[in-house]
Formats: sequence, C-alpha cells, structure tokens
Amino acid sequence: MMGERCESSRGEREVMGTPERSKNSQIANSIAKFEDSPVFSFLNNLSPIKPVKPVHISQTINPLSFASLPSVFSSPHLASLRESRFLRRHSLSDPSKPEFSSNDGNKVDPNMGVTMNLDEHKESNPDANCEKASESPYVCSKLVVEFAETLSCEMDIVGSGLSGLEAKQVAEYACTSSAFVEDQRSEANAEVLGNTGGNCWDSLIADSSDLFIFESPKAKACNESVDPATAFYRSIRNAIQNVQSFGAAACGERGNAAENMPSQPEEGIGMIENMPLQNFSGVSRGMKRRSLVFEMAGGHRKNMEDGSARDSPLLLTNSDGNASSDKQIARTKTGSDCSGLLPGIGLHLNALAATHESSTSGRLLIGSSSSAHFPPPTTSQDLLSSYLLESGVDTFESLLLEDHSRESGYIANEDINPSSPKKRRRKSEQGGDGESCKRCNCKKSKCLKLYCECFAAGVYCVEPCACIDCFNKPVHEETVLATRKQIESRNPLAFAPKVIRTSDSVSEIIGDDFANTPASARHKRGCNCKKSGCLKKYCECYQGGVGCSINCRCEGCKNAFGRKDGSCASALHGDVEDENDTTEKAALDSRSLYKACIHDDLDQSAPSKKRPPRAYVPPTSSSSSSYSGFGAFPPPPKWRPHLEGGDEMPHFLAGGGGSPIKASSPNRKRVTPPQTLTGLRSSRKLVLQSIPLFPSLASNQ
DNA sequence: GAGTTTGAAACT
DNA sequence: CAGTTTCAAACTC
Repeated sequence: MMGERCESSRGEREVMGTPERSKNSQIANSIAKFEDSPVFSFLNNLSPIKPVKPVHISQTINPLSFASLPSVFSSPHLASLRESRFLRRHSLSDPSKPEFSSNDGNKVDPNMGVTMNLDEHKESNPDANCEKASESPYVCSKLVVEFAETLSCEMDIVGSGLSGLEAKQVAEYACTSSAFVEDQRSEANAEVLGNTGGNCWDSLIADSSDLFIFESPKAKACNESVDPATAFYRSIRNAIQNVQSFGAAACGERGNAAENMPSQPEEGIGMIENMPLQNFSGVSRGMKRRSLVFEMAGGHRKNMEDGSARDSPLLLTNSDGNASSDKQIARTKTGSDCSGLLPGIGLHLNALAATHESSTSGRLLIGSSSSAHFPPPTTSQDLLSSYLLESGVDTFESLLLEDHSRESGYIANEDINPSSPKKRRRKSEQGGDGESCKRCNCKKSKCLKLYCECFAAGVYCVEPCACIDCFNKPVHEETVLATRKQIESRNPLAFAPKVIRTSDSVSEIIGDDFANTPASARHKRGCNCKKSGCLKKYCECYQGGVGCSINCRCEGCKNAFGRKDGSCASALHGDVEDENDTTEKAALDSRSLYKACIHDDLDQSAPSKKRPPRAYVPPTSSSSSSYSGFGAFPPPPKWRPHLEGGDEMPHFLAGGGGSPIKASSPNRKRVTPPQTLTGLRSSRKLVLQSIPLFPSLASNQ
C-alpha cells in the first residue's frame, strides 16, 4: 500500500510537472486528498507523523500562493536554471531509484502534509545511525545546491559580484559536489541500508530539504562533514553570518541581535542553518511579489517544487521533537525563489532595483524588506534587513515607484472594503497609507485592459475592487494571460512601469550626484497632456513625480517636477504664473509636495493640503520595516523632484541600443533612445546592463 | 454622490 | 500613421 502511495505521488507530481496542468488548486487538492485519505489517517495513527495545517492556496495576490511563472518575459537563462534544478531535484526524488524500491513500509510521500519526527523515525529504523552517516552530507549538499542556485540566480539578476556565468559555475560546482555526495550516499545506502527502510526519508529530504527546519543530530553531523560541498556551504554561511552580525550590531538601537534571537537554541541554530537560503529568498520573495500574479503558467513547475515540497506543510521536527512553526516554514523556504524572478517586466525592474542596490552599495543582497505577510523583524537577518533599510538601502523597491504607486493599493491593504469606489478612493487618499488602498473601478473593460490599474499593474483584482464583470481574477487566469499576451504583443512595455526612477536615498547614501540625474531619465515615455498643464494627476509625468521631457508632447507644460523645455520646475519655487485657480492649487500642491519630500527623511508627514501624488507619499517611519517588498507597498520612495529637464531615458525603455525590446508606443509617443547617458553612473549602467535579460515578447512567442 | 474633465488606451 | 472612440481615473460641484 505504501509503495502505491509513492507511485501515486510520483505520478501526481509528474502531472504537476506539466505547466499547463499544474495549478495551485491541484496542489491544494492533492494535499487535501492525502489528508483526507484513509491512508493518511492510518499513518497518522500509527506513526509520529502529524498533520500540519495545509497551506492555504488563496486567490489573493499572495506571492506565496502563486508560483512564479515563466511569463513572456521570463529569462531564458533563469528558465534553464530552473529547469535544470527541477530536473535535478526530480531525479533525486525519483522513486525508481534503489532507495525508492525499499520495502519499508514507512514510506511517506514528500507531498504529504505531514510532520515527521526524526527521532521517531530513527527509532523505527534500526539503520538510522547508518543513515545519519550517509544522509547528512547529502542534506548539506542539497543545501549547497539550493544556495548555489539561489546565488546563481541572484547574482545573475543582481549583476554584481559574480557574473551570471560565474554564479552559475558556482552552482554547477555545488551540483557536482552534490552529485558526488549523492553518489556516496547512494553507495552508502546500498551497502549499509540495502533495501531496508528509511529511504523514503531520503526522498523526503530530496524534495523538501528547503522546507525543513532541520537541526537534528544529522544536521550537526553534516557540519562535521568534510565534503567540499559542505565546506563551501559552510563558508558561505559563515560569511553571511558575519554580515548578519554586522547588521545586528549596526542595528543596536533597535535591540541587540541576541534579544531577537529565538530563545530556543535549537531554533536559533536552525535559523542560522537556514539563514543564507532565507536571506536570499527574502530578496526573491520581494521581487516575486509583483509578477507572481500572472505567472500561473510558469508557476506550475514551481508549484511542483513549491507546492508539493516547499509550500507543503511537510515539516521535520528536530531531534527534540520541536514542531516547527509556520513562521519557520516561511523562513526556511529557500532562495530558490529566484525561479520567480523576471517573469515580467515588473520583475525585471525589481531585479533592476536589486541590481542597482547591490551595485551601488557594494553589498551583498541579503534579506529584503519584510513582506506584509512576513513577520516583523525579530531575527538577526531581519535586523540586518532593517539595518539595510535604515541605512537607506531599502530601495530595491524604491526604483519601482510607479509599480509601487499602483500596486501599493492592491496587495497589502485588503482590509479595506469601502462601500463605494469613491469612498474607497477618498479613503485611500485620506488614510495614512492611503495610497496603498486603491482599487480599480472598472465597469466596461472587464479589467482586462490597461485602463484597469490592477491589470496594468500586473495584479489580480481583489475583493475590494469595485469593478464590474471583472475577469482579472485567478479563475480567469487563462483569459488574463491571453489578454496580457495580446497587449504585450502590441506593446512589450505595456506592463512596464510608466515611470522609472532611481532611489534618491540610495543616491544620497552612495554619494551619487543626484542632481545630475534628470528626472526625465526615468520616463518610460512622455505624456500627452493638452489641458492639464501637466499639473494634475491626469499627467502621468506629474503623477509619477517626474518632470516632463522632450519625450513628452504635452502642451503648455507646467510640470512642477520639471518642464518639458528643461526649465526648472518653477512651480516649486513659487513663480508659476497660474492661469486659474486650478493650476495654482496644483502648484501649491506641488510646493507642498516638494516640501514634504525634501523633508521626507526627517519628517515623513506631508504638510500639503492635498495629498501628493500617491507615488510620493512619504513613508511612515514604520513602513520601511513593515511594508512588504516590491509588490506590496514599498515605502514610498524618498525622493526629490528633479529639477532638470532632459531627455535621457533608460536604454531598455527607449527601445533602442542594446535592448531587445522595441517599444512601439501607443499613440506613437516618442520612445527614443537617450541622446546622452553621460549622467548615468556606473550603478545605473549596471541596471541597464541587466535589461537585456528581459527577453522580448516576440522571442518567446 | 453625481457629473465633468482629462488623457491614456484602444480602435478604425 | 492619424484620427476617433472608449475608458476609468481625477477632479469639481
């Protein structure tokens, strides 16, 4: 019967491996099926295996709910990485392997939502000690693989330190080491264990190692291993620990790290054990946030890993039998989240942010701002993240102003359910984090056009949306994807942020001559305003908080952040000759906004009578630590209006130069290559260099 | 809350 | 490619 279970689960996983057919619901169903099955009940009664609350597969835009997917923008490189990883992991858990032919009845499907007590398992398995010898290095090697792959992905995206190739080589090295250990492990199993039990345990680890809270004696034995993979892993871990210690020390005012470390030594060790992976995964998680939404298709494979292994409630307790909390589950999720990177332009931009961040700060990207779904900083790595944030390095997200401004309302604030769209809007405009409360109000577009802010932002509509006949929901995934694809075919940058802006705070931190960066350099394209004078939020430039540039075709531009003609934003200096009250108000707003922004770092309350454009809401003091990464409301960027006009534009947005993306701008808005990029510093160059990672839509079709 | 204005997006 | 229509947000009253 147990063998059948293994077979069954394998078959199911193979099905799940088919992207088109692997869905969250299937995962949920499979988990539920297992838990509801008599077999599960039987196991539950006979063994220390305990059910764990299944992970809820919600329909919200929870990044953990949606696997990343190879959307049309998915990077081939990453895809290959993911693929190789997938295959490797799959083979490791291949039931056809000798250990899977075990007659032992204690086989447990990796996909099952169970908690397994390691000690109990060992007791039931007289060869556990032998298994310890063979398995530990394997586990470590798995970690090495996970980490190295994560590193590869991260480095690939970040573009700093190691090149993608180098990182990949690291990953390959790790894989080689892993294979070596795997071979040894197999031999050991064959020699010592033969066909006896406990081998499904190996498969469990193979499939779920990244999820395990694993600090059993085996893991400790792992630390004693001398295999190169383990050594590699250890060195990396130590390095990161050092950084974390540094971060914790630097965050002394927030409480020392020790205070925030778990009281349970085991837990603490486990945390450290998992730190490297988690830290990277933190970054990736944040990055994933935005694009997860439409990534269903590509997420299937990931679902197989994430859903069946990582996101499954499968847990291993440590030797003390301490059940790991859900929190730990989240922490233990590995950095393989990189698979979720770069699914779409938004993601790429997230990656850009990260690139910019790492390249400018010269620091390894460790940790990220915590997600709203994640616990507040209570661990050393969280402290480190906080440190980074407080150091002004909180701006992976800050680059994504437009994304922020749009997305911030869609993901994080699901607790607001105003009675009417306008109330909702008003409420969002009045609330402290009001900007994050926006929801769409579409009536005719079915939320399948760029008119819909949710759709345009790459997120599903959520309940608080007041849209009518909305199709922008997970249940209409195929429609959404098809529509999105269609739109992207028309304009590959349709879902790109309308305004790209680097982080002022970062610039300040790194000493960038911020004033030398024209606001227009961040334009995706210019506005086309006729009547608003670019002084109202009708104007995308104004709304985005950047000045107009020659890319704009606006008439009578009075953009407070920089006029098209390149003149300084006179509105900011009070010399605007307003033609009417409206424009005057706008100018006042702009002044207020400017004041608010320039004092942002000191006083994060906007003194303006009206709320500034939502993209510029000064962050609350707590936002940096509580806001959730890219998709979920990045702390409003610390910014200043850019007073210089100009016509610089990122390469990739310009659609020229080395970018594979040709922006066929609707309305034929000029999307021209920058005439000069002299103002771009090295960090920005790195950002641009990473753009070619975005495969054009055409290349994927 | 209803109605108007606006400009992006979509369409022809 | 230019003109027109549609659309939903922004805005006003």
